[in-house]
Amino acid sequence: MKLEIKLNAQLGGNDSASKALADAAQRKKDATETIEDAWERILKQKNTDADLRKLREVKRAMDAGLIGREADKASKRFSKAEAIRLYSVLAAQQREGKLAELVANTPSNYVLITDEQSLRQVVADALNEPTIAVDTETTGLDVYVDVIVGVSLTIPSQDKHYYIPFEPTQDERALPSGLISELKALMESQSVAKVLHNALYDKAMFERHGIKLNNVVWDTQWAMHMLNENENQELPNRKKGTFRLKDLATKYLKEPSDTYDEMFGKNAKFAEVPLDVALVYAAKDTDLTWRLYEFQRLHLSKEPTMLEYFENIEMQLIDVVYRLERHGYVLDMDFAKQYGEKLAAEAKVLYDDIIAELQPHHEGDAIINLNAPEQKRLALSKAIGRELPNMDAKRTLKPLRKEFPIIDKLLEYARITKLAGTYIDSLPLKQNPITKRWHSRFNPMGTVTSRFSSGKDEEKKESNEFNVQNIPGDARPMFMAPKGKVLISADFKAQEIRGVAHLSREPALLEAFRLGRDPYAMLAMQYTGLPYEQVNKKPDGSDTEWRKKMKVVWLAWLYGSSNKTLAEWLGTSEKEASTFMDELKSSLPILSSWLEGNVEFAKKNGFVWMDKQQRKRRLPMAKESRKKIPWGKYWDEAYKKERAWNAEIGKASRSATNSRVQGSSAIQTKVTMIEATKECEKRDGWALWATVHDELIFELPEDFTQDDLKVIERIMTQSYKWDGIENGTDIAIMRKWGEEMTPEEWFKQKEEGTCKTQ
DNA sequence: ATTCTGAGCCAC
DNA sequence: AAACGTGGCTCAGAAT
Repeated sequence: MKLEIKLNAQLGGNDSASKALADAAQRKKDATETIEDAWERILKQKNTDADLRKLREVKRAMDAGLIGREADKASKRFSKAEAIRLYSVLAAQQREGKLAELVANTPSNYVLITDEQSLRQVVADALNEPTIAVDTETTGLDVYVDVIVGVSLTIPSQDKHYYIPFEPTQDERALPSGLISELKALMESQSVAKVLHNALYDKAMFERHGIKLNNVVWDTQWAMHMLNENENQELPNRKKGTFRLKDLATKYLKEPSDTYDEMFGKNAKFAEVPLDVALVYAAKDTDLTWRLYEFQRLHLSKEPTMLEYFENIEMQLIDVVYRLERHGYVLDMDFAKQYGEKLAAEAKVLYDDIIAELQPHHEGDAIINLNAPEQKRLALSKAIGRELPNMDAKRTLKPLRKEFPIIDKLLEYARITKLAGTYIDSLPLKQNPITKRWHSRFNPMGTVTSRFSSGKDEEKKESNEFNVQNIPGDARPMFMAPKGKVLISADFKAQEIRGVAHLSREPALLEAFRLGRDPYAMLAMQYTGLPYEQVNKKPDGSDTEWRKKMKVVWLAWLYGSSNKTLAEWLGTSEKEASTFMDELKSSLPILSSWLEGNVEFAKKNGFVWMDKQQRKRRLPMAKESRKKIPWGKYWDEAYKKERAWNAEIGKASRSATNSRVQGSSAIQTKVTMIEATKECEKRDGWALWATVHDELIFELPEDFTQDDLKVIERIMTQSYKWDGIENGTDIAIMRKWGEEMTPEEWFKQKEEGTCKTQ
């Protein structure tokens, strides 16, 4: 009796007993389930597309006998998890198979150099070449920390491609790292020209070993930007690619080539790659670089103005940018600490106030997250009793900040936390341990218009590089001149408007600059017929209504804004804005027809020219025609693609003028930077410190003279001239970035300081 | 756990 | 019919 109860309890009553029996039956069935059954079951499950692809590939490999089940799982039921795990095994197997195949098919002109004598012979041969291709393999991507583990050389006249492994390559055949100096004469030679893919990186790497990389005449990555700046851009009528060598070779040389990650997996160390594999990979690098060079030169030669610009301007920037990045920055850590603490205290007060007010309106028990726009929008809408469409600071919140103190607090909180979080607190953490400075990246090919971009290299995941070009005014004083130095900023006075005067030949603008008058006032004078003095800035420096208006319209023209936007800017009705624009156009017929001509040209040709046809901005969407969307269906989900397509056409048309102006200005800045670097090289303690589009910042010894400022003025105004228009520059002296002093103030203060000490 | 995307905001 | 050009960084939320 007792026993019976116990048994019953174990089985859990009648229901449980039958369930247990069913489970046992299932287990038996699972054990006898064939692999075919298992596949059918797994493939029938809910799978993502990616998983399905993997599963099918594993099944195919299994059916073909290329892969078996996991050894310890053979007695268990075949699961989806096991299948997915087998996919990784399969991928690794395939990768190895591919590598083995590559090694087996190593071209006979790929040569591994593992002895000193052969190295000397290769260098001697290379020294007799007019042009060679060069590449480095390294321990990692940090140009201040990592080292070279191998160098590839292509000697075109021999059609030979060498790979020279150095220590710390994990192979006893690798040459001692000291022998890398055998390459010095070749790399520094001014008679042997070099072709590389992303030369800036290799140049910095060679410098780690005390070798200068001179006479780089062609960078295949940069040249690709000249040939198609849209290569990595998302466009509805183009396939998005990359500027990686292997991708370009696959696409343009029709030479299928795996990228580093594809071949070795992510985070693989090249120093550990077996030398037979390293040879096929690395020698192929310069082989492809050379072939891509020949391909690119052929195509760029069809536009001689672009070819000349590329070789004479863009290629010179390798040296300019190398120095700029290497020079780096010194940060005022005390300032950062104090300012950071001040901001944190201010943020705390605001945070407490905001939470007190918004938390009662927040759904759920958790504290509202002030970084989450949707959470904020819901609570704030309730708090102010008004449904907000979004949290757009400019459009939605700013107009309400006077009416609702809570909105004012939210905006101020956002400003402070952004300033602290992105700049004041985080930049101090990015000091380079080797150089003790902060280093940025300046990329002359970072934008489609030829402007510099600045920030982190997308290939470098772990990097302390940061964007120098968007540091807010409040954070700039954190950057200081090194001891004994000052920063001198020089901007191009009205760079873009001078560019427009040059490109459009608008008489009112040309006249303005010829007479040294204010361009906006001249445009206003032309339009209103009022005397110059009445539409120019007032003697006290304040702006007149007309001049203010002209500045706004000017930007609207440049950015291709709509009448609706212009109306918002001017604070008038759309109709008034449209009338104003029409009248303005008829009072400035030359400028107007230039603006229209830019769009027409883009629509006809699919691109626009920058100054002197030195670069193109390709706008392929400008040539397309709009997709028709039936009446009333505009916001229909079914017409999303058509909407996006049409939006791109609009963007392309608006870019026509903007690209020409922005791009031409960028060319002026680049040419001036080259000149600036040359002048800095001639003088002790001079360096180019930064560029921010229409501005160069120099670093000079603090005992600089008036004559030194004349040199800077000359660099800025004489390096690149617009036709018939003088350049202008404003020069300011700074101990800390943003804290400007006029040259007069500086020298006056210096004089007083000298008097005091006497 | 990592990667991608969009919103928002900094600069010119 | 839409309606502001060129970038990069951070965060949230979603996808993988």
